[in-house]
Amino acid sequence: MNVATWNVNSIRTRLAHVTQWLTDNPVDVLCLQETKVVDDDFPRSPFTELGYEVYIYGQKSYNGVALLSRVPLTDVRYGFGGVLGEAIGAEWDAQKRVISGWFADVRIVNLYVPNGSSVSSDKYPYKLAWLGILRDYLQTLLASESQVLVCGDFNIALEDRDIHDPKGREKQVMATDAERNALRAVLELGFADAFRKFNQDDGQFSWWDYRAAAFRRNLGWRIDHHYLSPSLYERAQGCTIDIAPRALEKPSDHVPVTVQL
DNA sequence: ATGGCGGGTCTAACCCGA
Repeated sequence: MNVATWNVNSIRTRLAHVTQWLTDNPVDVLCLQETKVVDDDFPRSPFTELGYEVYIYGQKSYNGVALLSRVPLTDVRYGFGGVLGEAIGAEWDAQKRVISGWFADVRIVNLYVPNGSSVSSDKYPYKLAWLGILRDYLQTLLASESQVLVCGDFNIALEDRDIHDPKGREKQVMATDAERNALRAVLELGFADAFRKFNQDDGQFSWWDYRAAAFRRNLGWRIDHHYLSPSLYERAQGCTIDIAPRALEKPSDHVPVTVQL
């Protein structure tokens, strides 16, 4: 099975790119982030016409995640509350960033981790706290499910080789030690990076700033990831970044990343 | 470079992303 993740930066603006990519790359599951649309206005039919089931968890203007699947998913969970229940305050799901479903023998978790804005912003401690809730969420899933794939836009580059220029990174959001340590605490539950099973190169990125001709100069970051529980990591046969959509007219600033299981 | 581009919507002396 093939599972892809793609932050599309508005599903309505990127609709033609996503449908074309799915036609060329008919993955079993596509995890979308930053759909930026309420559920009633999500463009379902272009995907159902391609043979995909559509599961959405959106909000107005910001955030929003979705799962597209070639077969119906079971046990779809919406938000942190969908797994942690009322024990977690509803405020943690005010921003729609988490959706999860069961495909074949794999629990797929699709995340849009907060960006954090800047180290001095209120959004930065929110991001760190959010990663703490994520740890509880995944620990709860792992109590009953052993094959878990966690993917999405993590807004964190875990290693210096994941950044075009790591100089000053300890003060830069997406690469501070606190963010990396918060993500490592999540991964210590038993997850490993599918991409690094197959590729040890630097210069491998999934996001490039719209400004300063960053894509043409390959000034990017690798912040979109597939993390796998142990048996899935052993089973993984490949993990690839498709940079082609970044060169289209009016692209998303992220590109799709696909894991083969 | 407290913002160069590009989403969104309260179309702006706007907000937000990464």
